[in-house]
Amino acid sequence: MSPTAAPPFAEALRAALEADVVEAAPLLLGCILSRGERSARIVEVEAYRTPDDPACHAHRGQTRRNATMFGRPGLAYVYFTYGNHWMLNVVAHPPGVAAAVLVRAAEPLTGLEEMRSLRPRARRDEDLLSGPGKLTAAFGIDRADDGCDLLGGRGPLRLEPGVPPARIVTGSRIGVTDGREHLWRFIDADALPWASRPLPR
DNA sequence: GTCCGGATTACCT
DNA sequence: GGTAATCCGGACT
Repeated sequence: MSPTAAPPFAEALRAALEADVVEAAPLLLGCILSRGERSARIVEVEAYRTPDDPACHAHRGQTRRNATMFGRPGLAYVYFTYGNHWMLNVVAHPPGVAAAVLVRAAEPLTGLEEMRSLRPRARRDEDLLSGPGKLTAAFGIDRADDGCDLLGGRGPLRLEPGVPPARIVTGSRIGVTDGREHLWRFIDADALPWASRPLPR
């Protein structure tokens, strides 16, 4: 085995992301997001893509804000919204074609003290990562992380293999008006306490 | 240059 | 369950 060979997990996930964001999004459930001592198991994601999805940021073409979404599968697309919040996405589809998976919620595994210090308003551990803006706050994710490779095994922010869910619930994406007919929200059905909302609607 | 609304959160009733 | 906070990106006058 070559010492420079990429781990099978990363290669397989990157290939799945490149092939189809809707098929790949549920594969992110159960994966571990890690940064230093902090780690968490992803329990909720949403898929966005061009050209047939009006809810996708890149639906009207490339801009400076969404440029990372046109990059290589496995990159982090991080954007700012609502005046306060950063959102973490995993880029999908081949370079030049925009698609991404929004990471909406996770179950904290390690480094909870650091997460709590960055989320002082969270009263319970279930409040630490149960929303896309909460998750980025607890991991200290911001503009500086936009464009980093989550599957390269080199950067501080990484996606690693975990325990896949036994059951998955799908539903309409949260906060989306155009494109709500797409059931592209995916949740680990056995991890609902850690999700951004108790039940899909 | 100005205006509108947002892939949200947290607090209030 | 309803809504204020907060400010940037994209569209348009």
